[in-house]
Amino acid sequence: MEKNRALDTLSALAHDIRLDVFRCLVQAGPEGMAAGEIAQALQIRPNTLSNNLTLLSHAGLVRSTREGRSIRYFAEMATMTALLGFLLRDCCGGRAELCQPILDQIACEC
Amino acid sequence: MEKNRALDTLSALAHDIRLDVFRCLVQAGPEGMAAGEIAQALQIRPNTLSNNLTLLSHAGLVRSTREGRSIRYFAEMATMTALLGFLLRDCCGGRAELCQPILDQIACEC
DNA sequence: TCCATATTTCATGTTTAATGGAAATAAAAT
DNA sequence: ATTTTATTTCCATTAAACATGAAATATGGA
Repeated sequence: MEKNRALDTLSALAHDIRLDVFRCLVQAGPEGMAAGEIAQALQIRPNTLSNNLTLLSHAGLVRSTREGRSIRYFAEMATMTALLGFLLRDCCGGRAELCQPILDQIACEC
Repeated sequence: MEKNRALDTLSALAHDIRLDVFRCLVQAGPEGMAAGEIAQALQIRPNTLSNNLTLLSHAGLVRSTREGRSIRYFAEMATMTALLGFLLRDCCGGRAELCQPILDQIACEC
């Protein structure tokens, strides 16, 4: 990931509602959620949610498909992992013994 | 990490100059860099850098110690890993087979 | 003590982003 | 065809963040 895309991604996540929406979709997993379901779960007005979903989408953090009159959204984990890779790049200047303890702490809590 | 601290951390990083500064310090490693060295390396005015360092510091992403008339800054990797843990929390709803491919892609490039 | 260097703080004008109401589009049901 | 439901777009107002010049603080040297 290049810097400008990393900035877009970070800006998209650095927002109260959008962080909630993204994490909601992360937890929903591959089934995703319809916009209306998200709005109800998080108590957000539909236009506010729509604006924020558009922003998340431009940042590549979510993707969507129409399903009848609903639109279903999914978290795009590949973008998240690309961001994490960017943030950790050159984290130890080639000294793996400095880097490994950091990586060890990143663990999926499932 | 709780949500509000995650938001602070993301907001701190979601800024052109601050992302550069943080990554500069990440790459500098445990030796850190004096404020003036950072300013020179990235061509930033001293007061602008100072404001942004203060913000990074409040977000817990850097720490500093005075050294003569300079002040030396260091990246705080523990905060970064805490953020990554927060972003990945419940990423697979307990289904490790969904989660593992994501974790496999996060690798230190050293 | 007085000066030079390193960094921070303050005040301010400008830009940028967020909010929410109202209207518009899109699909399905009657 | 008309209505209902789901979602988006448009727009105006409000609020927040940013960069910058100038002054202040802190340390070390002459």
